Amino acid sequence: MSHGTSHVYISHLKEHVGQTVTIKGWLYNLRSSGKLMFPELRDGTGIVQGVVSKKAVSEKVWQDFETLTQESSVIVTGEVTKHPKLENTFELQVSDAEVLQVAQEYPITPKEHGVEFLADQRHLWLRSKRQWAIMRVRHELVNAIRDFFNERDFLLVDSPILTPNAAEGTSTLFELDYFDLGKATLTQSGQLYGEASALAFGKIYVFGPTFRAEKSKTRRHLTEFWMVEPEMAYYNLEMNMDLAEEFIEYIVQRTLKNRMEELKILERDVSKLENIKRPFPRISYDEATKILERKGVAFEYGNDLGAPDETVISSEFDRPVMVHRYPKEVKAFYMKRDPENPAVALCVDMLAPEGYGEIIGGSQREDDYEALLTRIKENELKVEDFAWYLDLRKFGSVPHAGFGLGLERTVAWVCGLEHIRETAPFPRMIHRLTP
RNA sequence: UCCUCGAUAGCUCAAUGGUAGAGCAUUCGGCUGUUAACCGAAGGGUUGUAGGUUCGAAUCCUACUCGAGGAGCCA
Repeated sequence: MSHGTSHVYISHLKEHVGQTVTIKGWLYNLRSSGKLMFPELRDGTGIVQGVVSKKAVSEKVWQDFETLTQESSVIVTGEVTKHPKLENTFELQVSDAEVLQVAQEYPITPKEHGVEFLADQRHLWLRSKRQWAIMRVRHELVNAIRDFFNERDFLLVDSPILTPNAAEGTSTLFELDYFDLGKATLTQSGQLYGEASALAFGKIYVFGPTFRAEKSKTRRHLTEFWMVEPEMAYYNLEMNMDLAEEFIEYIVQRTLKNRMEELKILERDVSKLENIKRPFPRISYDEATKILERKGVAFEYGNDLGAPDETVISSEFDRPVMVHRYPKEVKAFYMKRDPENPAVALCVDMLAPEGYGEIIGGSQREDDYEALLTRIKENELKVEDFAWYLDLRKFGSVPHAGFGLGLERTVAWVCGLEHIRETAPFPRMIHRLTP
């Protein structure tokens, strides 16, 4: 190895033009042309094209590059130069190289692959440029989510992942044995704990993994996904919707500001994201059903909106649309009913544009002890399981509201992905537990 | 759980009843500015499994296995 050169990450190369630096990484691809070779090197922070000229390197270095296979690990030294043809692109004029390992035949070739094969190779697929871009957008969204709430005096509260076998009743949960206390389940939502925390700390957010054992096989579903769930004391439904739209505007605009390179790699039409500015349209369930009627969609009033219905409604708008006040029958027991129309719940779903479906579900919560008790009984839930939750309505009950945002659905929408499976580094789906 | 579709080389696909092919990957050769580089050559197959129809099946029929994405459920 050369001495006197410093290790630099590829993302910082442009600060070292004219200097000789060392890159520690892997061979992403190799093109050659007689006495010239063009190795593409990646180090996790980016990709740079190296230039190896036979007359500029030792015979050993030349032969090393001739035998390098895709994804071989290699430390390369050379001078950083501007690309002779491309603007704002830099190259490494290779002078020396140290091969750590010549990789075995790499299964992921530069050509197309099927989704099942790539899913099997997820541990290697993550090395590709496209996955690099997606994971960096995900990272930006996670940071934007935390910053949004932290800047607004919300307290992060981590809800338990192991929960008693009670919950909301409807969805199918993952169950496991919990010592001598019977069955436990993996959490499907931190909301109930979020409510307790909001009454303790004012404004809080829960941000962690959630689990659904539903046998869903669609491009919008994972069995394990991350959800952020803000919960605010002294908030009503309108304040909840105000916060939700400010939140979505913030995280989308910040991703546009910081991750343009990644969105470009993903060939995302960013003009669709630039539209994501307040105010978002707000329509009631009744108005939503009128849109369906006008569009000639067969729909029975009183039913929940199905995924195809949501797509029709969201395609009417160029930004997310908030649909509020659904019939109480299709919504959860803990949602407060509208005092002006007790047939509907004070709830809101936010539908992402471009057919990405529901990214937010939220509501104002039932804060009256008697009303909540009645609701629990009506839903044939065990009152003793909800004793602590009912306590919140006995000791200083206040109006409060919150919502949940699915991280992976949001990443899929912002990145413009066909399938949610690419948004998680190691996605869990009904037919996939490995790698 | 239901509906629809699919399974051929390591990978992506072609072959629609008559000798299983191509591109990528791999190996070898060529090329001094390449951009999923290109050009030439080689190796690589129990066509998901089991049975049936037929002179003859990757192809038609039946069952099974595995998978895909849509419904339901939801974020």
